[in-house]
Amino acid sequence: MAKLLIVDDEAKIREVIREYAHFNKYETDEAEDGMQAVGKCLNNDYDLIIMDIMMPRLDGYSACKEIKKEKDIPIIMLSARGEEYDKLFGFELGIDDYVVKPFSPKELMARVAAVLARKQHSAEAARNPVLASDGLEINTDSRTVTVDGVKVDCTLKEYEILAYLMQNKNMALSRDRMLQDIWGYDFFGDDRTIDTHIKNLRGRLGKYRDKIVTVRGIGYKFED
Amino acid sequence: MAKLLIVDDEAKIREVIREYAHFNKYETDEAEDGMQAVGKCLNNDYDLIIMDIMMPRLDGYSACKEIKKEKDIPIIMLSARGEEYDKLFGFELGIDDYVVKPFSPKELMARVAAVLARKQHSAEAARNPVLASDGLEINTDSRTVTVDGVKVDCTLKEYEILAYLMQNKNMALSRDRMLQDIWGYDFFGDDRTIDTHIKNLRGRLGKYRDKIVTVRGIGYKFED
DNA sequence: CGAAGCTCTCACGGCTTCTTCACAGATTTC
DNA sequence: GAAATCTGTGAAGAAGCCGTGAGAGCTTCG
Repeated sequence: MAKLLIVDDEAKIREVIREYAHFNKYETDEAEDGMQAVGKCLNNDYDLIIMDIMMPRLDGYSACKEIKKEKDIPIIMLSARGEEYDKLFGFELGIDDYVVKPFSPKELMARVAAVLARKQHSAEAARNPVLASDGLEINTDSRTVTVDGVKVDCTLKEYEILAYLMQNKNMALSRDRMLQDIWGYDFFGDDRTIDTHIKNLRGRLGKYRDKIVTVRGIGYKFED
Repeated sequence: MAKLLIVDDEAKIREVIREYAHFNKYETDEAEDGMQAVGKCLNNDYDLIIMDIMMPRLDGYSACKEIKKEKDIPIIMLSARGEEYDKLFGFELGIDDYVVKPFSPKELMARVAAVLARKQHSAEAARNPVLASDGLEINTDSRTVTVDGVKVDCTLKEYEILAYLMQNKNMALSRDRMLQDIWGYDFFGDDRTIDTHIKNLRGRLGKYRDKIVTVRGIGYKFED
């Protein structure tokens, strides 16, 4: 199972996260500040880092920068309320997600799981960037769709939906799950939006339009 | 073996439950009120919680809400007779079962076993998505039914019923229970509706139609 | 600044599915 | 063997679901 590095100067917070992490079957290691964290990262292989921003010696941002120089490890940042304005800056540094303190450990664990899943997914995609079914093909590197060799223009959402369906081919996927996984946990819109995108997407797939099958009462599925 | 948390303000009741739990080879821990229960849950990993509703400091419902925020642990509620009207509210909170006081410890233990089994069941289903019996097969990922290799179209309810019966094969399942588990706690319809669905379902199963056996006076059963 | 493109929402209409009901046949009970 | 209870079945209305087109709010681009 995955191994996490927990970085925070407050022992109490590390303890809470550690407990939850163990409950979710993750291994853990800990560091008290950015400096220690960088050191530990150089000498160990972690799958994910949970790190506070405000810390003595070396703050979370700087530590993140140092670590990313050497290794590509996903990082989830903990920030006190009010530090949110730094969000954009943080994402430029390659931070994968943010959790604002005081946080719910359960939510944090959900984010951890999501980031790890995303990472594993992209690792697989990097190995083989093309997904195909008959003459329908997508390339996750160039984010392009081709139908019988002919390139088809899709919008971002259409591409994301098609990629998601093909990555989970032959699985009935509920609208809720699709919203969660494609739009993100913080989207609170109408799930019928998906239907509209599906309609447009089908329109672009020509003779393969029926590969996207409606699963009545549930959602959709890509049939190989 | 599984570990239970017993929450009740009366020491006598905790004692009775504890004894029966130990007899059934469960580990136990105890709390006297909701507040304590929440605290203990945060610091320990329990497999199931048995909790009274009426308690000083923090009542069972509120405690349940707090706990479910952080961890997904099955909860069985103990309620005094007359508190039953709260059932709906309780199921919304994610309560897995109810036992009315004064209860039979033996029945309580049966419920505990059932809830734990159900939980394990869903964990297993995630691992192996196909259920089969001779040439009749369902795939819970793609939500498809095949008869001797030929795909058969089912409606949502037909599929749900078949999946439910096959997941509980060789068990006589009452109509009430089926309504509870398939339709949900908030369905207040006629249980003969099931009969109609069973009829339609049998029509689709061809030579395997008799695998769904009528249990007169009770309901139905899937015979392997 | 206007045009074009994208995303999301909404509501209509057609179609499928669900539910109810009544009756006939089967089974059990007395 | 008659009465009571239960299930199978077909029909029909009610309810629900999805495809679709239109359009509003935004952003991007020229």
